[in-house]
Amino acid sequence: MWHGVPMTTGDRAPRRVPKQERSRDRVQRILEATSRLVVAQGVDAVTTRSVAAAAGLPVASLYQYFADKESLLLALVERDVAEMDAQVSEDLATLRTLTVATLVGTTMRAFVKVYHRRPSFVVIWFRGRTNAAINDYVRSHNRGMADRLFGLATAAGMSVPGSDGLHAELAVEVADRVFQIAFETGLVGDPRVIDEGIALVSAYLETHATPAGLTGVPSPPLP
Amino acid sequence: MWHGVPMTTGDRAPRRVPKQERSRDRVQRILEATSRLVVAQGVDAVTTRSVAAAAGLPVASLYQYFADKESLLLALVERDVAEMDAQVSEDLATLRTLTVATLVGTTMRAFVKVYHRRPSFVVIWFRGRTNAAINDYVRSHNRGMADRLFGLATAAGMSVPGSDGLHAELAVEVADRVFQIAFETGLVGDPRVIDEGIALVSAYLETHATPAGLTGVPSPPLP
Amino acid sequence: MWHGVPMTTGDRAPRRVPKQERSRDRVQRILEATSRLVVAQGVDAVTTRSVAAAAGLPVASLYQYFADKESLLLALVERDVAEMDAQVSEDLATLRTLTVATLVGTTMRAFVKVYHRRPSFVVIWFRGRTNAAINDYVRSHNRGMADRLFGLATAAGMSVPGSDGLHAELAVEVADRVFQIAFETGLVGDPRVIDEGIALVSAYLETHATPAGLTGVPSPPLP
Amino acid sequence: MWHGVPMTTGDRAPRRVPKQERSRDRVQRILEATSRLVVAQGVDAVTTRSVAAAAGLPVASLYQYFADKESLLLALVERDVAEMDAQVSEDLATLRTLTVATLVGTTMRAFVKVYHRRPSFVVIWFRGRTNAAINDYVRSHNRGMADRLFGLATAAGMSVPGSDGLHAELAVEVADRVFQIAFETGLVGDPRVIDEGIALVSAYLETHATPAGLTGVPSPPLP
DNA sequence: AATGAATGAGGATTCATTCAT
DNA sequence: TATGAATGAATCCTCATTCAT
Repeated sequence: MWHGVPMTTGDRAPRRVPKQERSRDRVQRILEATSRLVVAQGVDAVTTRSVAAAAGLPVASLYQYFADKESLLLALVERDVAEMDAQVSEDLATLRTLTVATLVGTTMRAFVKVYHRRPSFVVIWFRGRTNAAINDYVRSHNRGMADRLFGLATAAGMSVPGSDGLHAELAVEVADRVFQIAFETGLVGDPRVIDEGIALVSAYLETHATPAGLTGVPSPPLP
Repeated sequence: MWHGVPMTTGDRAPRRVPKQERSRDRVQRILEATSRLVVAQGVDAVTTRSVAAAAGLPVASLYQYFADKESLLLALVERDVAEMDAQVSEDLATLRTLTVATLVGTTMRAFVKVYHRRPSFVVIWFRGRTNAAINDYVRSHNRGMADRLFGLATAAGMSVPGSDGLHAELAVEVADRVFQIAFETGLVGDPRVIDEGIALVSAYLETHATPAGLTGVPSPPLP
Repeated sequence: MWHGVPMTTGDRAPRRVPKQERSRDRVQRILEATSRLVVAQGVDAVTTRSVAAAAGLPVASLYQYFADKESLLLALVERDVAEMDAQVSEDLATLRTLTVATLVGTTMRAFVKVYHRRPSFVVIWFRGRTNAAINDYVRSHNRGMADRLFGLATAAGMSVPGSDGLHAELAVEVADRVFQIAFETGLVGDPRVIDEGIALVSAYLETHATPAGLTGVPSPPLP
Repeated sequence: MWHGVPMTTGDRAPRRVPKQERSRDRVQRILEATSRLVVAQGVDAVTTRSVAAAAGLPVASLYQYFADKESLLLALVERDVAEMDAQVSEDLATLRTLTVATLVGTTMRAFVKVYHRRPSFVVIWFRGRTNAAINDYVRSHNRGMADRLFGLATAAGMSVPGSDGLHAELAVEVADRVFQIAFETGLVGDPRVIDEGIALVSAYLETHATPAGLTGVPSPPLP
């Protein structure tokens, strides 16, 4: 578990840099050091020592902000995943017309954008599946994302009655695997794989779509 | 690398327990001990010590048969993967009529059969993606499997001209992810996920199929 | 590399056993345990385990103070070598008149004094030439010592113009070998060998000496 | 201890290649493999495995010819040392007039010749002082060499009465150290060091020489 | 809150040597 | 004589985590 910013005890003497600020800074420094390490040397290079060294902090201080090594990586992932949510929301908001294909394409490309901004996520998630906590977190987030998108599609009248959260969930997971393959060799992401992956997911979901889901419905205001 | 059974020179006099037999036995014992360990405690529990203990052998003896720890797990995976190939071939041979859907369904269900027989593969591959050698091996095997199936489909006139090895490869990888989700919680495999996964992969490949690929062609003799 | 005493921040409140003290103590304990081990059982008996056991410390604690096993032995050697330097300086300072013979004799006997005080050096250096780092260190120190003595002799007008640092270097190395032979059988050092070795080195250097180098010059103040 | 050529048991059937021959061959092969290994990768690379592999023999077969690893290296050294003896004898025999300087120079240069022919000796002896058996052997051989040369010089009337075997012994050891330095950086041997070393040893021994030892005596027939 | 110091718990691998055959 | 196979015995080192201060 990631502790968040530690509570500030009442300061006796006022200071220019309140503790809370300092804490946030240090957490940032740790996270960025970790991120650098991950991208440069892979997840295995992330040891408490290496992170502390890269962050210019004593090892023991890490434990002021993170319960253990697992939480440290998890915090990184959480940060990046939040960005993905934001990016997806932002990009979906620009759509005037919704089809299964645009929904899938827009969403998947939003993810790719964040992968580019956050290469450490790519390394941690697509190459370093070691950490159970991260696995649980992302998988559960995927489920959330699937639910949201499924809700959206249903609200827009794009899903046929028999449709199911499972379809959405599978779609999300399958998209994830496509990304894994696309980003296997580099931090750029093979565009052919990404394009074909979008086609793949669309093709699948279209088998559960209403005619309107194929031809398009006006985009509803997003939550 | 997995060493295989050490060579023996031809025995001059018959013996009750020929050397070659003994070697095979020990390799089996090691492999099975590893397998037990993996299923019971996860891939991380596989240490040279624990394997040796479980196999009732000195640690050093492990290195008679396996170059290093990595090779040990790899050997296990190779064995299981070979079984999958066999099962796929066997099951495909029973088909009288070939469609994209039967091809996909039969193949995927063949895999599931072996997952049931070989739970250690499930644990190693779906939960323990740590070992680079294994990753490379399975990924490359997946590519081979994709090529084979794609060749088969093409030969049977089921693939539309524009079709591509990439489609097949993506299909295989995506099926792999479906299995990962199906076997996430248990060694049985969630049948709903499997069924839906088969539908998913079929739906995708059918977008690249000829009409015959949808309606069926007589199954050609398999190689 | 030998880490040295870990840095401490200034203590605010006085303590009975300041951290710095504790560190020094432990380093001492490790060094002395190593030294004991070396003398009693030879360099090969120095394993991380044996040292830790002898020092009454966990193995991992060794690595707080020494980067690796090599550095541990090197630290011992460095300490002793520093003592040799000091002893040489001290003893040379007592000379009123300088000749090649007194320079050589005084210097070599200063070394012998330290060999007696530091038997572990004798064992490590004369019997256990295994460690590359130690070899490099002592060899380079020998060169430094040769340079210093050569500079001194030159400044005192004892070296003939054609003289060369190489002569001094060879003299030092040859003296080292003499000591090796003298201390081969015991930690006492065969006095006949030492005496004859002094004669040997003197005889050689006198071939490069000015008449004043043979008859004597007033000893200059030493640096 | 090195076993030498194993005794042949009476052959029942005559063979083209008598066992003894085979043995000699194999011993040679082992020795040469070792030698190659030593020169190419240093003494530490000599393991029973590596030697066996390089010689194309099973590890266990090594033990047919050598009691242990130590003896293997020792055998190599013994072979080379014998060559040095021969070379020294040969080169001394060419001298018409004997002086301390020619005796020393000729002898030391004879050694250098063999060092060039036998680089493995250089590596084993000058860089890999690890093996106690080798150390003892060479040291004792050095003593023998010293005695022989001293006897020769004495017989030729070159040594002053007070002279002593110790002088000769020290001279030999010191020469050995000179060679160690000369061959430290390469298998060629720094000629400046060698030349100066010859001067060094000569200068020392001349302090124990009769006038005839300086000016020359007719070379006696060598044993 | 901050941290220097300490450590328990392993982990992978190598090697020389010995038998049984 | 020859050797495939087996192994006992070590070795160095790393890491996440925890206290005492």
